[in-house]
Amino acid sequence: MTVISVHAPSHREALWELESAFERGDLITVFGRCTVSYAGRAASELGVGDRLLILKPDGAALVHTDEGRTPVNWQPPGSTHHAAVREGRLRVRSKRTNPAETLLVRFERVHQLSAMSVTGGRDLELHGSEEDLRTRVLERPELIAPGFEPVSTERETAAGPVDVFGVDDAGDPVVVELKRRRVGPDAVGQLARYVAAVRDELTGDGEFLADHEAATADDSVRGVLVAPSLTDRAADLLADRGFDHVALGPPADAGESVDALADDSDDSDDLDDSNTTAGSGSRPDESA
Amino acid sequence: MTVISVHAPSHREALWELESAFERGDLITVFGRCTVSYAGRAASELGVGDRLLILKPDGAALVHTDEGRTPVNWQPPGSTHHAAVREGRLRVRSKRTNPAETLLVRFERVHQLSAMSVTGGRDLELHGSEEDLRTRVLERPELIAPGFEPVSTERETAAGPVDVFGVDDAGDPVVVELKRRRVGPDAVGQLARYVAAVRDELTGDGEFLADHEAATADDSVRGVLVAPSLTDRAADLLADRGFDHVALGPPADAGESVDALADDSDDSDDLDDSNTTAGSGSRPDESA
DNA sequence: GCCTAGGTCCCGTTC
DNA sequence: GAACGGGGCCTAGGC
Repeated sequence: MTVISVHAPSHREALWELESAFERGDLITVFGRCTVSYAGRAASELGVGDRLLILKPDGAALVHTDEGRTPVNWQPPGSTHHAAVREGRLRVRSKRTNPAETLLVRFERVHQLSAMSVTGGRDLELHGSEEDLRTRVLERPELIAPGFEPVSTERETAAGPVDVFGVDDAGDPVVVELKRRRVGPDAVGQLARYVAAVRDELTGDGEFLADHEAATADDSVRGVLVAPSLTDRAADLLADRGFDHVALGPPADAGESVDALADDSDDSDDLDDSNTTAGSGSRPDESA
Repeated sequence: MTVISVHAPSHREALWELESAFERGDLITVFGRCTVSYAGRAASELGVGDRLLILKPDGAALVHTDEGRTPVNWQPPGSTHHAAVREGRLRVRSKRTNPAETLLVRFERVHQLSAMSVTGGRDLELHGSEEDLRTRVLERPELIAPGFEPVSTERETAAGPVDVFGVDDAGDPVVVELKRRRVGPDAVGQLARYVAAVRDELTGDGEFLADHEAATADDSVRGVLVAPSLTDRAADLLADRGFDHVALGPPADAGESVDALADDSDDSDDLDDSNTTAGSGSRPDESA
């Protein structure tokens, strides 16, 4: 692990440090007064101001202001970083192809530049995803409906893959769409597309089906939306389509609970602590 | 503009600098060896490794590894940052409510800590959005269909707002959905929801309609998807629903072109330049 | 490479 | 505050 940091370097110095850091495959941060131009899938211009530029060895580039989780400008991994001094400015350019996109940061002044060699795990262990919800449903299919039996996951249809496909106690096909969180109309539309596709399949253009199959397929394919909750409009649409809602989310016990992390009560032997409150105004420290 | 930077601070020093930086409303970067825990809408654990933590005065927190555009862990703006030393580690915690979420970063060692006061514009001028496409369509409605006349934008329906609503040369209602880029099945589903809602409206449960209106509404509401291109599956679905596709994207001339930024040919008077190529293998510098 | 859908999506706008 | 849809969405998984 190494960190190189230079304060208020000349453009010449900054360029040299950038070159070296590129060579080493370092994670780089550049803080300075700059303008930013982008052109590619869209195009943008950002006027002069202080920003933090992050350059990653995988080709990712991020331009951050003092606000927001999302960078004001960026380049995804796979881009190629390029630095030069021109017209009295330090230029950092990040380019990629497919789609052709260019990000250009022009520093009129660099306040600080750092380069760090990064090591260590990148594997995030995440709980509470849709996959966890699927596991839950497959382990306890009766949560969907009494007698429900899963047949396949990611079953392909003309409209896309169905999360869980199965049959109910009457032997009728069931299309299940899973959502880890509260859903809106789009999820109902997604389910409707899948159900329509399965109905089309079973009513079989040009394919042979026994009469009773063709006759019943139209109504007998059930649609079930599994989600913790629905918006009003989603519920209306769901009812219009004749689909069902099962109120269920990913298991909450998977992973550490929010309380365990949020608990301030055992901070008694802290050396010190401090806080800053975001947004408008401040509020007293809850842990006091 | 001020930058404070400390190299390999003790936890005590780091804590003091963090407190001061919180107070000043600085943009903060902490680079060090740490583990990260998150609990909230989901939950995650990240083992020990070197990462870059960014703390913004608006409450945003980002944990970045050396890979990816997306932070490995984060907290959106509106969170409250909190620092302490405990069990020989520097703890930075970022909490928010609604939803209740906590991010906890435990540093066993801080390699570098910086705090910067940020000033300057945050206004990004962006071209090539869906709004630009809408402007284009409204200025030249004949691009949708001969004789098409826009009536309203963001027209409310039971299924949500329609991008552009109008009538064609036959006086039939037209629902237009705009997409700035190539679209898949989801966009067709969205259009289908809107068209169905307008049809329901015009066939009017309980409302009076002249016979010919009610009789024709079912078929006469047209759906048009405006997008640069469609996937095959989206095209199939669109055809099934009897909707039309108009191949059109946002105006390309809005904003600087990618070529203007990407052009290396005028770098002849560079002081120097360098590049790093991402991903597997390297390729020769195109500007040579 | 394209396609498809998930995401701790984030984010602005409107109600 | 909730909801709804856009996004330069990004990212993973198939094919």
